Amino acid sequence: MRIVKSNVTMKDIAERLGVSSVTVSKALNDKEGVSEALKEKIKQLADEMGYRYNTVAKSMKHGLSYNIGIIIPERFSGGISQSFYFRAYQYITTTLENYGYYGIMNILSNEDEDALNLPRIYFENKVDGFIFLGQISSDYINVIKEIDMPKVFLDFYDEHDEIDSIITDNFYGAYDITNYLVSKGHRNIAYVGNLYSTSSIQDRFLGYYKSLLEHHIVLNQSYIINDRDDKGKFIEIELPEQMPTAFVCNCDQVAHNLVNKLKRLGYNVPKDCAVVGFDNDIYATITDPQLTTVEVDIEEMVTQAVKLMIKKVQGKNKPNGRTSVKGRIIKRDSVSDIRQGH
Amino acid sequence: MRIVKSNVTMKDIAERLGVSSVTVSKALNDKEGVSEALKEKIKQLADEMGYRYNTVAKSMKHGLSYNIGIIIPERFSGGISQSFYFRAYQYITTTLENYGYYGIMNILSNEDEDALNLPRIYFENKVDGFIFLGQISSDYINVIKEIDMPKVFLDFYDEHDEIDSIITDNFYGAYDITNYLVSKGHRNIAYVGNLYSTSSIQDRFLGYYKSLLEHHIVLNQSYIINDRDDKGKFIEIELPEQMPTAFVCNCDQVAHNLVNKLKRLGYNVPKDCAVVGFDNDIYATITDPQLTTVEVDIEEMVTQAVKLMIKKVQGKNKPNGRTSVKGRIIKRDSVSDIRQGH
DNA sequence: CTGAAAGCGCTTACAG
DNA sequence: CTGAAAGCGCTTACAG
Repeated sequence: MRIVKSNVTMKDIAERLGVSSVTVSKALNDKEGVSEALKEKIKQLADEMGYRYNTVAKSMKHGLSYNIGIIIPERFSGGISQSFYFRAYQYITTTLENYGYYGIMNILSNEDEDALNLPRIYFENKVDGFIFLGQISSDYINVIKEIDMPKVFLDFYDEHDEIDSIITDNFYGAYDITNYLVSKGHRNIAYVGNLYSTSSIQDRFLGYYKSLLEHHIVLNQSYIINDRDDKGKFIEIELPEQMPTAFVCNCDQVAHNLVNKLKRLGYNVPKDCAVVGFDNDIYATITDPQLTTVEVDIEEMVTQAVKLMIKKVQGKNKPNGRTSVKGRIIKRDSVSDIRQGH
Repeated sequence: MRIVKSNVTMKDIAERLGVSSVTVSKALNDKEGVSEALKEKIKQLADEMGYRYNTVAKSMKHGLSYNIGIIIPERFSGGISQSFYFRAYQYITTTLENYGYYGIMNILSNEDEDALNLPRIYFENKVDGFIFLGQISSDYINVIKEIDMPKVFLDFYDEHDEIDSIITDNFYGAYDITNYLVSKGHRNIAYVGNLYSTSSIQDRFLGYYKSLLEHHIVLNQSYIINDRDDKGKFIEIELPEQMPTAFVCNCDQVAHNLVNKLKRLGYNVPKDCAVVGFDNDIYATITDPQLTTVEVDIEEMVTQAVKLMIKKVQGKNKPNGRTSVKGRIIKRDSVSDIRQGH
């Protein structure tokens, strides 16, 4: 079955005016080579006739779809960090529009990731490039490396830095917030997160560790507390025998869960234990008390990722490596000052 | 600047095999008119040469973009119901893919909605139809009605039912859960929600009211409690002088806020007051106690919306009116039985 | 300033 | 079963 949309084309406008469609094209695109008078007449008639530009024809001509695929692994599309990724995705599409591009989201299912299946949009040339939003397996990265389209990693990176990535400055963010805890008198500080799950969690741990080192605080192995299995699924948090006075959590959601657990066990947050998070997402303000945390600058990260992608799509493909974007500490109510006299 | 993607085309395959590109097209699309042997040879060579189908050419030919615009009003893209809409959006894109279609999301900003600006994807013929996800202003609906593309409303409807809509059965959902409260001995039951904000909130109220009527419980005007201003922004909930024993909230997030408020004021939920929600979203399980609520069947709603859209795009455009999809009660811990002997 | 010709990669309708 | 021709709506490169 053929479906004809009752669309006005440049040719229709040209015929009505007795000019060629080349001239109409030039006028509508504000290009050189049409008199001002004619250009105005064309634009006006286009308006009257309800002309709408046909992007598909432009795409055909240029060999570009003017779409960018946004790939989000399934495990980030649900509960955990859902709000973060949705916000990021929204901002990506909005930013792309400024360049005449559109985002097509694709949730990468766990099965497709394991089976190393590329998304359909790749095989159908539906997109000109890919932004990967959220850590993917290293096997999958190896497959992706081979495809002949620009790609950018957003919010994670890979050991092989052949693919440009934009990440939040996890290391210095965790470093800063741990410093902040120390400045409030804390010295028994635990870290909550599975060190082998994502590079973000790892880097945040290292920032935390750097702060300890600088303050000559010995890292207590029982103060590294697991929060999820290797698939990213949350597990029950096990508190150490000897309680710390502060917890640095790898993300707000885990901080939220921890605060609830502590409260159930009869601890007062922040009086008995300080708890800080990371991300400043919905969990930071849902928690009672509201969480002191590190705000990730999504807007800036997305802006950079999109700019990079547009450059690549336009063929200006200089490798860029890893770019990290600074966050900032948001002070709320989950940390108390335990120094003498405070 | 011209960017040439180093793509293999059907013509390249045809030349290598000494056949015409028409034959290659037929073979690759599994159409009549090619011998099995040749078809196999063509498919194999296509594979070897790394051929990828060019959707843009197909689009050009058919006058269709094979994209559907998913329009989400800005106010639903943030805090409130964010997780619901993101889940719905994800499921829409996945379902569309089964029909060879792709979703392009567009957040409708408050300004564009007020100024009655149509999304850019419309003017660029970037999509073949629109799914509107989340209530839009009636002025905007009036503008939309005029555009010559199929449209479907998802999760809301308009008084003029010229545009087909798929909604959750708000009325019977609220009716069922209010009945449930009554069955547990409650008779002083309040409703929380701004009756003038969205049709969902209104219909849920009416379902609640129907249950009261059926049980000969008089509707107490002070038991209709406002939760948000007309822009959808949450306001502080004001409790009535005389406390009810149960609250029917128009959504889980409001139920969550209410539970927290009640707890702060020293009430025990569910012992002193029962609180039920609607949606079964993230707030239902975040709340302590976890909320008894009505689960909305997003999957089914999306399935129907997408099917309807595909039919329309294919020209089989019978008006469908409003379709409502049944939800179900999820019983958790926020309701206690206050009947004698329980 | 204006336009005829060619082409982007595919598919349709028709002829052989 | 196979393919030449035309066309989808635009743009580019070139000629006048």
